[in-house]
Amino acid sequence: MKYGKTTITIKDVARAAGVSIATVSRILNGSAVVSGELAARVAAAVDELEYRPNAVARALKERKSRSIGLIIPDIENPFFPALVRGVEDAARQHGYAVILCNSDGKPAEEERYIQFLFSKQVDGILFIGGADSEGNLELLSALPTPVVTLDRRSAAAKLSAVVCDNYQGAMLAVKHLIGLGRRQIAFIGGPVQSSSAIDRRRGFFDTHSQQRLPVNERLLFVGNYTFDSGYKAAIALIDGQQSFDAIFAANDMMAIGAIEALTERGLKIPDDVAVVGYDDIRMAGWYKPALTTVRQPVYDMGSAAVDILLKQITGAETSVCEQKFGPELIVRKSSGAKEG
Amino acid sequence: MKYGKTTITIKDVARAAGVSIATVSRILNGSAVVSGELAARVAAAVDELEYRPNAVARALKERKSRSIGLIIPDIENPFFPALVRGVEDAARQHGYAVILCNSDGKPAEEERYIQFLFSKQVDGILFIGGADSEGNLELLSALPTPVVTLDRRSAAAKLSAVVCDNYQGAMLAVKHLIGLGRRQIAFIGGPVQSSSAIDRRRGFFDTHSQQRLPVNERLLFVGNYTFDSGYKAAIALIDGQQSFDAIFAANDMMAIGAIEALTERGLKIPDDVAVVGYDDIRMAGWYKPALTTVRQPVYDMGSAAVDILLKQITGAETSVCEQKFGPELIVRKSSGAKEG
DNA sequence: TTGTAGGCGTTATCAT
DNA sequence: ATGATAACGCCTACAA
Repeated sequence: MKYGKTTITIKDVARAAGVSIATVSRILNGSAVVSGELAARVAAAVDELEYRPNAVARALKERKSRSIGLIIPDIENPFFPALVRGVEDAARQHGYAVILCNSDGKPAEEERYIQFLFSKQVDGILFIGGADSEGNLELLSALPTPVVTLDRRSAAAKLSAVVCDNYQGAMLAVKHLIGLGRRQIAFIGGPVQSSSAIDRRRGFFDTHSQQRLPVNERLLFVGNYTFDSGYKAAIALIDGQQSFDAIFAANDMMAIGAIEALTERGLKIPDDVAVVGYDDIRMAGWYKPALTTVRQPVYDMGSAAVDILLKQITGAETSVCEQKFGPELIVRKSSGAKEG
Repeated sequence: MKYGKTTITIKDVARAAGVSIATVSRILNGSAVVSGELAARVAAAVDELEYRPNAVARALKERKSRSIGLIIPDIENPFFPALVRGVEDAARQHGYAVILCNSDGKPAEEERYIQFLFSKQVDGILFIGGADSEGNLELLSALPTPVVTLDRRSAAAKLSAVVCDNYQGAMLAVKHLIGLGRRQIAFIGGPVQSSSAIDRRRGFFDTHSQQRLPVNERLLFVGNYTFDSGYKAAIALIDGQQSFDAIFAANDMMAIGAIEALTERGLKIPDDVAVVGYDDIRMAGWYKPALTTVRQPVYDMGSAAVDILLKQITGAETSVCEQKFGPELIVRKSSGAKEG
């Protein structure tokens, strides 16, 4: 039992070292020059007593808590773990704690968490909203606390954002399919309000028009980024009696759901239907058939968001900025390319 | 811009309502009876000013921060997201924030985080160590802060723990394979120091002896719960020239790694080799072949750990307790059972 | 170079 | 029932 049950404070250290608390504080923080002898005595006392500064008291005094809030829809969604890890690693490097919040993308939960974090005096908030969190983005931008939005950008609110170019990513995917000779490409999109879903949908359309190819409206579906919604969309697609030779799904989970449905109905992937997903979640490479998909540098996006947030916290950067990462097409079996 | 840039405190509310700060505090916390009229005036002021109590100041005064620390090896390991979600949901229900820490299972990182959290004045710590974190378990038990260990229990330190019966789970898996007629079962275990790995290994051996079946030492491998280590173990297994007709891997990632290796070498799963994993991570059901595995109620374990921790924090429970959950065999294709 | 003292925003103990 | 006021542990002018 090395740690005693009673809290030991800076005052105890001061007494043990025979100096004032100011001196202890100065030594601990290197905030002023002190004599070597006192420094040594204090160091000894700190060691002896195993003193650890009370971060809460310091936070109250300094008016900064050295912690940030991270609001995401759901850590169980395979898209998020890598992002969270990127955030956590970057935050730790700067001595910040990260408070994790799962909102399930529900606006009401998001708001609860925003208020909660604000009350907790976090120095900044990293926010990934659900499909319709526009209201909360406005709430956030009204907060005195710095905020960085991740993956989804806001329509109205002027908040800093880190995104990956969803428009480009979708074009990569669709061009790939067209290059493989596919002409009847179905699209399973994300929630219509979500900015990432909108951009990917635009990419899908624009690629078609650039290549002077028509889009068959009957081949368009809306999902919510879950396995189930992909599965159901594929069933509807098959039952729709339209002919199709490819699917571009706006994320990997829906792509996998779709493939499951297709396979159950006896269709061969990629021979009958080529499939491309989005995100390159870890499972994509192990799935059979391995999934062709668009990779987002999720880990890097997380750590970049922290970097921006910290700059805003320290005041090094005050203007709102948007950092855009580039997507990358990962070709695997499910699209039937030779390289796969 | 609803929130002003200047912090508004209880003092502002008191002034606006024309009462003392003590009265405001009492009303906000319901800690004493106050006249209805004053209560109304205060409520109006709170509303008007959009006052939110400063949790840091409160934490300093109360000596409890209403936050807990969660140390895990790596959120990117698919075993953890569900557990983290269980923790977070339970914590939120009680108004606690959870600070997430990824240690990569490295003792040095774990210790850094323990000190960090202690300094942050967390009210409790949830700890999942890596392979050899026995030293940190002792450090934790010396802390004045309540601690609950998850998934791995400590050899020496007397810490509360939430576990799933790994011994039983392994027996379930091995019995299943034996019941399917397999007699030459290879075992890919986890790190030898880890308590969960030890228990699963014991289960493997004891099932064999109960069934009066010999264990071929040449069929035993040690991994570290990663895809790669499973892959390599399978390669070694094949190259070892021993005949074998089944593999029990101590987690799903290694099972999947092993199947990849086996398949590359032209072996058919489950016909040539039946494979059973452990954990039932989400991917297990979607993997081809779908993985037979032992499920742990990970989400429930996370929330149970929080419940115990909070009881220790509030003092409702002071003795160390161990809660053990039951594992469940999930039969799918990879073991070749009829039900699959 | 070192020490004294005030205040960060709360809660809670006193009086009143 | 309500109001002053003293902590909580720390940092930092301001003095010495």
